[in-house]
Amino acid sequence: MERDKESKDFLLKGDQTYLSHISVDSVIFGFHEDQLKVLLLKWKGSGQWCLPGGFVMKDEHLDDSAIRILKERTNMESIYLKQFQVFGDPQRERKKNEFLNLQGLTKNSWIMQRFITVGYYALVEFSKVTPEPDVLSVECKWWDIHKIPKLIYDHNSILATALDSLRRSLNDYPVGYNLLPEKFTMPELQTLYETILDKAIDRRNFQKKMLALGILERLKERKTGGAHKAPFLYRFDKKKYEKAMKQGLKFGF
Amino acid sequence: MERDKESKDFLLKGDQTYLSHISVDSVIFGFHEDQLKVLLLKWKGSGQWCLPGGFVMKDEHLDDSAIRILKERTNMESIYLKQFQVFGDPQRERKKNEFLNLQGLTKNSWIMQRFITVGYYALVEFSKVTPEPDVLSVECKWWDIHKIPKLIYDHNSILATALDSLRRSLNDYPVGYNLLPEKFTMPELQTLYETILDKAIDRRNFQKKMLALGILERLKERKTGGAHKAPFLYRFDKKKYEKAMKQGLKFGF
DNA sequence: ACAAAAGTGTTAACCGTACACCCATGA
DNA sequence: TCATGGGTGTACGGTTAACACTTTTGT
Repeated sequence: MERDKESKDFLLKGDQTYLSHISVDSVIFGFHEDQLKVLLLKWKGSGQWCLPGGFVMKDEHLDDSAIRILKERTNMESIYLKQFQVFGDPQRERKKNEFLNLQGLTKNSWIMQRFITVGYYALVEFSKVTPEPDVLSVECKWWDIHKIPKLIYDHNSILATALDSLRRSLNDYPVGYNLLPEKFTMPELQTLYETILDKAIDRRNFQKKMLALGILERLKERKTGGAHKAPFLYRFDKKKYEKAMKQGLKFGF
Repeated sequence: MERDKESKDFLLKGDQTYLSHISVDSVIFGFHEDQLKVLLLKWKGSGQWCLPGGFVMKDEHLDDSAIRILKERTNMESIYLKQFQVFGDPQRERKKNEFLNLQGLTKNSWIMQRFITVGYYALVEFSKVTPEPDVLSVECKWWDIHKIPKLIYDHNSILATALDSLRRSLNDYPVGYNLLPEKFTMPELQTLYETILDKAIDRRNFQKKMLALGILERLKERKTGGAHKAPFLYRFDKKKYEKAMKQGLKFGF
């Protein structure tokens, strides 16, 4: 009940707190059991699934909105976040009335107006996240990238664009620091790349190129418990990794 | 006088036509006399220079706003346009009151509110453009990329980001179709690349690589009238060029 | 012992880069 | 005739891509 009041207040009076016409939607990527995952929310009324999103407070930096929204959903700080595109089709939310489906909302309500949404994607370490629904949703959980359901509005398209953008960025920037646990094996890192790029990579060439980037440190430990030969564990050299993020690099698979 | 009324109406009553809090700013690139140029506007009141920009009509696609704004400034259709970034710092227009400097504007006026701006860059054929000031400006003209004056707000930073974005895109996509006249010489095309990348390229290697892309057609004519050996004219094979734009390509200088 | 995964090095093809000479044109 | 810019090809070096065998481990 308390929560219901909260969500109603939000829908009716949000314009006191937030900028009108502007929203933020985030594609939150995680990596678990050799699969790329995306965090989705299940909406209260209609039971439809959507991307986690939110609005921009009147005096808040756009990037800070995305950070805040992410923190609310994942309980995580210092997440890798990237703004990748704005979606500005006036028809993008054309079934909003069906979707919101709440009493007390008039056509003039701020939330019924047209929204232009800024897309961000985030890379987070799966194991550290505790998915948390927001006031308007009943569930928040990870979905396999290959099994995404039909989402509201243009959210499927936003998700596809985010993935494409992430994929393209792999040629210029390393990935892994934010998606993998601190210690990981070379095959795990390779699977991450293969999953994002959706293509197979030669093991030996991958390792050679990855090590040549000079951002990895091989540990003395190996990962035991697997059914086969124990692979080495690696971790990123944070300083060198960040330098590579700033300068960019040539990867190219 | 008529024009003054028009601009005053615009500033006072724009919220009847446009979405609040959202603007579009465009970096319009042209190429002339071996120099990369940018189209800038001189503001009525303060005489400061700024990027051409505008607002999004209530039922207009964001991309269409950018197209409309561009057409109004350049009288050109079918311009190459690319959305490259959103600027969402709440402090980005902190000297707005000094800048607008118009009577009748209160703090609550729609235009005095905070704006998040979507950056687009455009590539246009210099010779086909007739620069046109808008209702709020007294002059519209090309500036050499190396001689840009101090612009209002964060417009210098937006311009730098646009150039950087264009530069990065050269590795993945061809450029030239929208910036050069229909027929052009290889040295002209090379100078365009050198100007954008701000570095020298070997003549022979440039030609080899460019021809290898398979998007150019060499004409039988040569460009005469120059003081030296007459260079061949080329034009883009539009179909192949567009295919390259869609698929992306590996250029890499 | 066998199946499955991990570690490792060599070779060939390709691409990028450096580089020099001849030709056409207007002054 | 000379200065300037344009047209063309080759040789070297580095990077990428293809590829096979040995080792480890749990079953």
